[in-house]
Amino acid sequence: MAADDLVELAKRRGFFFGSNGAYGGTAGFYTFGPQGAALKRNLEDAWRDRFTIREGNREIEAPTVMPEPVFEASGHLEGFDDMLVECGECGESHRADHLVEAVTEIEDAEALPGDEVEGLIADNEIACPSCGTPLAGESVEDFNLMFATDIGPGDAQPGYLRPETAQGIFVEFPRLKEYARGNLPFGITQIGAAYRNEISPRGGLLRLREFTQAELEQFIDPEADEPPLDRVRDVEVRLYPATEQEADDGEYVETTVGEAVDEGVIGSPWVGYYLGVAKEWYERVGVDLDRFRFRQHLAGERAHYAADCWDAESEVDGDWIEIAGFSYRSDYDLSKHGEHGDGAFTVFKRYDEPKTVERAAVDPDMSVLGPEFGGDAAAVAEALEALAERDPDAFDAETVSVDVNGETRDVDVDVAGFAIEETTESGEHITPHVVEPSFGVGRTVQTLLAHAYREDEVDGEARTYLSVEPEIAPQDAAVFPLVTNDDRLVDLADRVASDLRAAGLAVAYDDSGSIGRRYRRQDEVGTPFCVTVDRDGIEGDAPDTVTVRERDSAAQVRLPADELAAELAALRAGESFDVLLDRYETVETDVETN
RNA sequence: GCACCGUUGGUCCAGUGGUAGGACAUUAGCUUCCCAAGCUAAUAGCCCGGGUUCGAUUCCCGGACGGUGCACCA
Repeated sequence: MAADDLVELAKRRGFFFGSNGAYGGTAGFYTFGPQGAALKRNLEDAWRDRFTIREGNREIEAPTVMPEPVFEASGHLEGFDDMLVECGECGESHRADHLVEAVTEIEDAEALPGDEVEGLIADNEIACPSCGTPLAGESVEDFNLMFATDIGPGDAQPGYLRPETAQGIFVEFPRLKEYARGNLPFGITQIGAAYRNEISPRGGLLRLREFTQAELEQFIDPEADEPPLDRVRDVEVRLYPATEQEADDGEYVETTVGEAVDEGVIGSPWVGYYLGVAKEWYERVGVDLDRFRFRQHLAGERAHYAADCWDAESEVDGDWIEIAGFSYRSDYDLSKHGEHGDGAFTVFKRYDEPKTVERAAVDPDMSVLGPEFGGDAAAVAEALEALAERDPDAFDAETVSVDVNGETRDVDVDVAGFAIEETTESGEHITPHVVEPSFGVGRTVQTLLAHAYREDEVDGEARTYLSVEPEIAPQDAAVFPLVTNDDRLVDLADRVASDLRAAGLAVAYDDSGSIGRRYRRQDEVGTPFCVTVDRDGIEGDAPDTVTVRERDSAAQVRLPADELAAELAALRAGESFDVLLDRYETVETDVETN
């Protein structure tokens, strides 16, 4: 299939199109039309069902605008901010800060203003690494991939549109852990928009400036928590490990989740677990598994804190695109926010048995130390405390000596209040580790459409259709009167359509043009079932019956109108059309598909 | 951001220094008992700004958007 065909279909049938066309268009922004929005929402619902509901996790919704300090902590402020200088001669772009750092003593050139870096390039006669042309006079461009904004009027505080949804979960961890009643493991999900001011957005939905992410942050105790790996142990996966990517004749490793984890191909059992869950989910929503793989990040590709990282990739138009990332992020995120923020980004981990520890402690009598040592009294007390911990035996004598401010101070042991205390510790504060499956929703939509796109022939006439799963299809069904010159057919079709809608099904009604044309319209947007009211359905042997046509095969069955809603709901939930073919009268249509 | 190419009804294309034509789609009517049928009619377009010109959709410049390559993609 040519990529152009899908783009044309997407525009014509209302899946997605470039935004703000009336104002010339805006690069990097796409609007999902009626069909696309419905499909995307169904996909999100399927994700929510699998990664939130079925995992027993909880979903939150955080703001898209966050204040600057959040991104100082997360590293995005620095990591997303690049200083580029372009060579006027050969056109290569280079990191200006790196060039300056290479030839000067300056270690953090990125923190300098752009014009100062321009000056440094001129003063140090820095030349283009690619072609050797002096870069003096070239302007240093500041690229921050985050959209900046102001929060509030006047002396507003700087804020940014979030470049990933994850931070909205991390920053609220101190509160979210309360809702989990302090127990690990627990998972928080979020589906929402993220923003990156891409230099050069391209490729339709593949690289946008505003896009939708579905993310799960699984918080675990790295020493105690194990994933329920047995649930996915036998799931078959196609892996593309780093070692194979680096080999000259690298090959896929076809294995199971269990084996891959056992053999250490997948480093973290948690990552392995979610790869298995994701594989089954992708199959459920209609990704073609022949055009799907898990690719491990190469060492250089990986963030320094990530122990192991895998991407889910799908093949679209011959290119492999990243549609999800699975990373073991250790305690990086929560530790960073713990350092920068005020809350407690830890949980209290209770020991199996409370530990009784003997500790040497002092309880100095300050009413004696104060008059005796004056301003040094507090320092003496502190020194006594340190000594008790370091060398309890020092308190065996009648007096004990400590050095404070270069002077030796003698204190009566009685005054120091030395004692061996037994204390009970019932646990410790630990920073949870994070396992993060992060899905790109728009890219998954693109994948589903590309993988569902089909061309075949029905009765010798070419047709285009989308073989999307009923759960994901924008519309559950369409209802037609076979012909419109008989009010009885139109009336029954009207009634059937409104009954189905009342039952919660998304139903299109169409009485325009020939029946074949109407089938083709629905085929093109992936409607899985078409309900047609014909004359046999209102008179003769089978009153109040309708026919249901399955999209891919064009096979039809006749069933009572009042059983329709329940059957369509079952089909949407995953029941095979073959069940209906067995249960009801098959309609002979002489229609051939191939 | 750089370079090259492009932008004409909803979609896909043709064409022109004197404001445009087709196909498909859409709408209405006729016809029509199962897969883009037929007939009649209708709706609908030269990306934006500036320049040259009596006159620009057409030529020139700039911009926006799109495609491709480079760069970028924590």
